Amino acid sequence: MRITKQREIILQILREKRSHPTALEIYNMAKEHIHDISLSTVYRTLKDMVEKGEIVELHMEGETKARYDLNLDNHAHFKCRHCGRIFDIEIMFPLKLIGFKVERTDIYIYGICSQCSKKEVLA
Amino acid sequence: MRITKQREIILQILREKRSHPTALEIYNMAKEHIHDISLSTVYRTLKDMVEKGEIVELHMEGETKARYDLNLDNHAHFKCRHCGRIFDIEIMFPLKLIGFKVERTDIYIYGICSQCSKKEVLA
DNA sequence: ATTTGTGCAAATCCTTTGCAGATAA
DNA sequence: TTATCTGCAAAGGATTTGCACAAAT
Repeated sequence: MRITKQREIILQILREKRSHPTALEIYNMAKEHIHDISLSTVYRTLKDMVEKGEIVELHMEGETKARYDLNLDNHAHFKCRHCGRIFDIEIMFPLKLIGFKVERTDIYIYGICSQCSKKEVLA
Repeated sequence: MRITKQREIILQILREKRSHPTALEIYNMAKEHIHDISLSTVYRTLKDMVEKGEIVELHMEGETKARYDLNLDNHAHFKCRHCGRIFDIEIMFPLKLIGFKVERTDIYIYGICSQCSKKEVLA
């Protein structure tokens, strides 16, 4: 895989932004650095990275667009029903399934984040 | 929500088939009972059910189509990299996140199932 | 009678692909 | 050089929507 300015920017965005951006969001951020970058390049690069295991593709409940995450540790994603933000949560739990070979674990948690919990608005 | 034969069949399929079918698979099974059922009705009904919390929508790694699951207990889904089957796994773990209100937890586990593990073919 | 659901076809949204030119090794 | 990468436009696949008719309450 060759090092191009497109790939460097995409990787840099994923490193700096820990907000689990979508391909379109990455594309818009990348455009500020490379004005003629194309959405297909972003999609192609992200797909390559996923196949190489460098990043992980996430699908949150009720969202059609995939999100991308550089953090390869097994960790959980918490999505707040109120503000929509997605948090990385450190949950390490030893997972043993008899006879099963576990290669990766994705945990999705949905609810209300601590900040939104403080607003009495919510049921 | 009115009780129609279309909705009854879709619910029955989800109850009987515990294979986490896609909308298209549900449509094909439903066609055997209602010959002129449409794919849009299947999609519409599934969407309604998800919104009402009656079923859960799953997105497995590398798959574009959504899958649907009637089991509303918090449980995990194990997908075998070799045979592609998706197993329900009973994992109950007490999840406490300080300040966060947890409403639902989805756990996705990827690897090799016990049956496929027995074949020495696999690395 | 009235409201809600359905099938059909078309539209939409997200993602992938073919290709000819550009770029990294 | 030459194999790989890119942008563009077009294609593809999954899901949604508008509408007129059908069915449930």
